[in-house]
Amino acid sequence: MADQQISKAAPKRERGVDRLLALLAQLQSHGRPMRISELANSLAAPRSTIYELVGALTDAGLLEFSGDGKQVFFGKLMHLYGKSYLKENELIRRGSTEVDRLSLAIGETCELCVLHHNRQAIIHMHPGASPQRISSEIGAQIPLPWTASGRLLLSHRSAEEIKALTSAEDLVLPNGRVLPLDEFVAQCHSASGMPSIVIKGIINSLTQCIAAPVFDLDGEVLAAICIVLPIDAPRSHVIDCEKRLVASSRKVSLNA
Amino acid sequence: MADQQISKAAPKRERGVDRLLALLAQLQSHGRPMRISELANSLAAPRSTIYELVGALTDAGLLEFSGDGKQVFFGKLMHLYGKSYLKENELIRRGSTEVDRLSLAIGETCELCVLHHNRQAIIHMHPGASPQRISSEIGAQIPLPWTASGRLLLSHRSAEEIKALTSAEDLVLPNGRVLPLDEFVAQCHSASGMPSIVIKGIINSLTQCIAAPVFDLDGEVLAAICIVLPIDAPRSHVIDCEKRLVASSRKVSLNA
DNA sequence: TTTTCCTGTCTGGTATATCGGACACGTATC
DNA sequence: GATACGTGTCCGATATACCAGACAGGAAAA
Repeated sequence: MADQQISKAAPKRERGVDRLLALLAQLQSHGRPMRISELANSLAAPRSTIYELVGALTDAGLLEFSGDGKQVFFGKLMHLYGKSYLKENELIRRGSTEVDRLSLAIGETCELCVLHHNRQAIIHMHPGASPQRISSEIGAQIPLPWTASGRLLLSHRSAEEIKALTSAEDLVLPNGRVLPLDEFVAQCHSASGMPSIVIKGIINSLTQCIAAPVFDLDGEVLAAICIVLPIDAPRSHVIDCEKRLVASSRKVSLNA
Repeated sequence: MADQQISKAAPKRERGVDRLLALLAQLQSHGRPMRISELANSLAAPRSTIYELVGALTDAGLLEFSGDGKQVFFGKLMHLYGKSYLKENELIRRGSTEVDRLSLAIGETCELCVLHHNRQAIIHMHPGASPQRISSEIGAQIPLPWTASGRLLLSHRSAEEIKALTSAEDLVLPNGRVLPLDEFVAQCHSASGMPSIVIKGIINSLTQCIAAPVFDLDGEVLAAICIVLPIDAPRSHVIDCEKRLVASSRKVSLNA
């Protein structure tokens, strides 16, 4: 990947901070403690620089000597900082603020949904700018087949699990139509891997719902963010909403 | 060599890496997301520098914008690195789960402590069943003379090492009393070899602390597990706690 | 033993990252 | 409206952090 002009002399001098970031990334991808010169080699960096840098980082506690005492790896301080991240950025907290931001940006009702028992629970909601509220209340428990979020929340589950989580009465949509169970399973699975999905007119005939998945570290769907729109919203607005929604859901997701 | 002429106009230009470390420490001690200029102020650093640095770190994912979108805090990458630390570090991982188990069994606050620089760092904590919390936060840095764990963590060190690790201000106990250095050294050494030790009323007058050492393969004290109890806990309960604590610390220790 | 390779520290020179300050813009206060 | 303050970006100057390379000590190979 590194094609450099050898003729061009190119005296490349890099920043300490950049070296630091590259060093941490290298440790992470290697997955195990490394020797200092091993690090310098794999980073194509001068040994003296890396020695200096590792010294500063071990003094601070971000790195630690481990293994035979000549290898370095992440240190206690990194763990503490990671814990702080979790403490502050629990999914719900981050999801909630992101929902607020998104809602204010596009002027529509946004919700953060998770699986709760065999229903979809709305954990957080921010109403849109429109005076007429078309949203559900926080804490509402909605049957999964009624919503876009429900399909996403089940998208990584097996057909058996989905069937176990879906009761017959939930398959009766608000308009009275009965959704066949197999069809619902197929819809869930086709939602897998999609950055967002749109469902029109199920929960009531006047609205459509765009939803995007929020992923766990393991790639499982932990939650969904959804936008509730009038069914006759201009196409350009819908596209804009969808774009922003996908960005938001990526931001909240825990996987890289 | 460390004291420079302050009168000499002192045009202080600091390294990016040092700024970075100070920035992370500031975020941690503040405990919540901070504005960028708030960071620059509290670090006494130029705004332009901090903007640049925060930009690099958010691009990398070590920091993340959160809250209202103009505040920064630790990011996903920090969490991943912290996880790598745990994965690599058997002791702390096993110690943490054991602390949880112990705390649930006896219903009291339990902590896993290690030496970090010249302080005691609480790496993991599980609160007790009592509604009133008497515990310290994770990541807290506590002077060694204040705790039972501190004495254990130093118990295998020489008098010289202990003195080097103990600053004068740390010898001032929370109640204002000054602990003589020699007395502290003696207490550390008398803790050596003990399966557990009890300290009453130092860190505050309402609690006592029982601590037990966790040993390295080499027989050095790597960490300590401690239980925080009300000072008026029934004697039988204290004895029960101590017995279970010693069993836990043996279980976590790496030596046979 | 000698040779070879690796490790860790140190130093001087120079490319450049940091810094101070200016600028434009947004937001509160009067 | 006017004034004051806070935010985010940009730019030139220079203090210095990074780099190359030398060096000494240790370990393994010959």
